[in-house]
Amino acid sequence: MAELSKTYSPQEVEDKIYHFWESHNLFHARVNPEKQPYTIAIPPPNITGILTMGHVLNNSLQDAFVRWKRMQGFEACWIPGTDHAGIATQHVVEKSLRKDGIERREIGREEFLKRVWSWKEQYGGTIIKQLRKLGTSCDWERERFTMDEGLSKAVQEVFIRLFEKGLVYRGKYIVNWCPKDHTALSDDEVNYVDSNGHLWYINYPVEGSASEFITVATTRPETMLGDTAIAVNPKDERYAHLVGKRVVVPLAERAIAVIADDYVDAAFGTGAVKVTPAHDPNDYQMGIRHNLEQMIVMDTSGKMNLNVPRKYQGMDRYECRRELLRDLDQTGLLLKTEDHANSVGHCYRCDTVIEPYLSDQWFVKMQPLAEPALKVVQDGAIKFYPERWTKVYEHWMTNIRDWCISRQLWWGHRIPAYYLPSGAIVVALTKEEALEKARVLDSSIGPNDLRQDEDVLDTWFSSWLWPFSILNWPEENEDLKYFYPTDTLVTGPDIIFFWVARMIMAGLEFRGEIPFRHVYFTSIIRDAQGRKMSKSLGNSPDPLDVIATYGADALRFTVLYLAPLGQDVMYSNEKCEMGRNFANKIWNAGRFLLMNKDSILGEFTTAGLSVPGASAPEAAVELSDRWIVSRFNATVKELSLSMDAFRINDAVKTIYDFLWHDFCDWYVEFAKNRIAASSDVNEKYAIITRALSIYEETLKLLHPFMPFITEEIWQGLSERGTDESIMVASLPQADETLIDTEMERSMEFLQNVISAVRTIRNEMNLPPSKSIDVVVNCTDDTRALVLTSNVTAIQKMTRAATVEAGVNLAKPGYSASSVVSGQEVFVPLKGLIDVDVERSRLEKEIARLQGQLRGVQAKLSNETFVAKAPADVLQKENDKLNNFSQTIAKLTASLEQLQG
RNA sequence: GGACUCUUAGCUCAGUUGGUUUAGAGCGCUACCUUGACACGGUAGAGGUCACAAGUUCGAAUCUUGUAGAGUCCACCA
Repeated sequence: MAELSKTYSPQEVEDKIYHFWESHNLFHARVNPEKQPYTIAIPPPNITGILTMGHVLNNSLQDAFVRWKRMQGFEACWIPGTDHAGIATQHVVEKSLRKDGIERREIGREEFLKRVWSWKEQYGGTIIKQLRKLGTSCDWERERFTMDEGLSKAVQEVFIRLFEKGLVYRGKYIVNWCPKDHTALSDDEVNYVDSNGHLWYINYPVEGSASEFITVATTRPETMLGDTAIAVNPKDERYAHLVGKRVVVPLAERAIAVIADDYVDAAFGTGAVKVTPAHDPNDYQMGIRHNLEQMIVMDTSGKMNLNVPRKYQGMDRYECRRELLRDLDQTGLLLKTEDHANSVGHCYRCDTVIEPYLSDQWFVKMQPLAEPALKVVQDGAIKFYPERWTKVYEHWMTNIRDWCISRQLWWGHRIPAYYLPSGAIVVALTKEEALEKARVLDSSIGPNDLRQDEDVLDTWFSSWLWPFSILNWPEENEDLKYFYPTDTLVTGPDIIFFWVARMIMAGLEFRGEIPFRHVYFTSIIRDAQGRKMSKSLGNSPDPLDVIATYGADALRFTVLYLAPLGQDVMYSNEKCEMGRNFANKIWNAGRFLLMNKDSILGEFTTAGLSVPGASAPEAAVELSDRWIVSRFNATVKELSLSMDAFRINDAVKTIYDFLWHDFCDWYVEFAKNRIAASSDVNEKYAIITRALSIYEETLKLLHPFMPFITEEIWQGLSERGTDESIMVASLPQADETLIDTEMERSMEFLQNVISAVRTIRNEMNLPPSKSIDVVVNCTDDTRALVLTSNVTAIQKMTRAATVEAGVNLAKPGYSASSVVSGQEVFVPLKGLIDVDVERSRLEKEIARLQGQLRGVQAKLSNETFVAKAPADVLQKENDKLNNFSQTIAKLTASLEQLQG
């Protein structure tokens, strides 16, 4: 049996334990017809990512779930992996190449991709290594990457299927364009930031008139060079006479039409809007309605192109804006400038202001996919925790827009679409296949006539397949059949649309089955000031530092304790002290029990006795024994209910309270005293064995939350086989027949008597060195028996010389007193008593009770309450009434005696 | 503009369907205690009219509405 060191050192233990688990292949799950599968998939972190507190929370939760289920006997499989993160990764690699003076475009696509892959091999996936530090029980053999061959195949397959179904199409649309990344972004990839901009009022001269103008207000004057109309509201009488006439775009000197459209709000600005179909989504729609020319005036870098007057060509959009405003001012056409607050879209990756831009992109038609995905959530086949997110989900799903899936990047899954010289498109897994398909359309096509689309797919286009692509879909296989669908998805609510919704759509569309049954939305981790953790604020602690300081168990436990379902968490490192202190407590309890066992075993040896076997006579089962068993089973029950309801903070709190307060504060203290008081080595052995077995079962309950320390101690509790591990031990089941609340109340009474005496000691300033006696006058024999059969415990815990309990005991003169459950507790003080202190103590207590009594009396004298309240509630109030008045009477008697 | 969340002890927060809650925990604070597991500890204690107002109810921290403050998401923004 291993001896536990004086203090617990997670640093020495955690790596060793993790290695033990990994080397014994305890994380690996196989198809096992005898067991129910329980599968979860990690939300794949970016390959460029490092571990953040958000990941810590997410993975602590997932690991708790998966370990819990594994110990319940499920074939638990947690599949890890990473996401190729198109833009983020391309950025990182471009940046590192730039340090060597290399530009992406100079080395070309193929070479660049080679560099990305080698970057990935060298630096990527740091986070996967870091997760091990946290203790995650992932099936590392199944680790996947969204650009793996298998996953890439799934992506192409899906693209082709959707294309053939008509759900993927190519179209010209206004997209969110990032001029820095040179790519389109989906609506979700744009962050709108409120900013203080300006509204510029510009006069457009009416063609052929020297004095007449239409004034428009704009926040982006540079786009006026691409104006192809001016729009007013059809009901707006101010402009009615101008509709159908033409005005001249200042500086560009082009004449454009004045049109009427309902979109225009007559009350905003001047009521007249410049229309730039190629650079604004609303204007684009108007352009379609009125058949306007779409005039692109910028290039993909946000620089003005050849469609603008020579002076502005090549200027950056903002430089052009400044120049243009100056020119307008000089010509007198800039009427005025107003401050104007508006929100401006920024690229979620590089924070550049996005530019609405007309271009050719690929889209997924979402509505047909959204309908069934909405239904499974509304029907409850997929449940959200907390439930309120279903509303958000429903809202998005019923207002869904088509998904722009093409990205003008190099790093990603290249779109498997090929263009014929005629402009026709074929879609195929390989170029050979594409060629075959193309030849059906035109037999003269040669390999060089086919041009593959240059774009890659949105990263989420691979992420949405994750729950089944990680199981090698589209290939039918045993793993897929057994492990799909997964059970619980743990993720942040910020990606409910990006990821959660789309996974549900994909699962139903391609697999005909939901991808998971439960979705647990984690809290957001904030700093002590309530700000989001972010790189730029530098307020995000490095979890590895925290682990080094406090230990992974402490971090996990703390984070789970702090994170109630659906509420944000204000985190600071000091909070981990709580988890660390708890780990220390667990450790020391184990150390104490093992030390006692050791010394008792020693006594057998000295006495020349043999250690009793399993069939040895048990020591007498006392109240505290039955109590701890009852409490243990109640704890198991409560814990299971909390776990099933995803109330992890409750689960963690339940076990914390049981282990620290019930087990350590009371049960171990009782056991300690019994062992000290006993002279029978067999009895001592039985007591310590019983305590150890409760302790061992409790460690199992705790293991999903604090895996390292529980394994380390568990290994030391008895001789274990080399393959044995607590992580595959079976979880204790609650035996409800052993939960006895009546008996627990007896124990509570005993505890309260002990506390009452301790209170008297403290308040009368009686140091432990001063000997006291305890007399308890009971109203019935049952109460008295509880005390008389635990005299030793009371003596030890209150440091009393004598303890007397019985019915109709005389009250000792000059004593401090207290009433516990109607029983009078006296501590005779013989000259030690400070009458004033005791008097004010009693007066205060009586006053408090009288307050309570008044409350109860008021209730009971309320006729409607008596008439309408249920019988049990009424009974309780009556009991309270009796309790309070009897206690008051007894305390008053004590008070009077003290004064008399 | 629409939706959602939060406001409980000095701080950070629990409190599941209204009545076994006389509103709890951790940290901090006060007093006592190094008693052979643990000072990362033990014992005892102080500290709250549950943001405010109205309502529903026999009964509200808990349900409804409103007000104030904090925050999140969606849509729009010429």
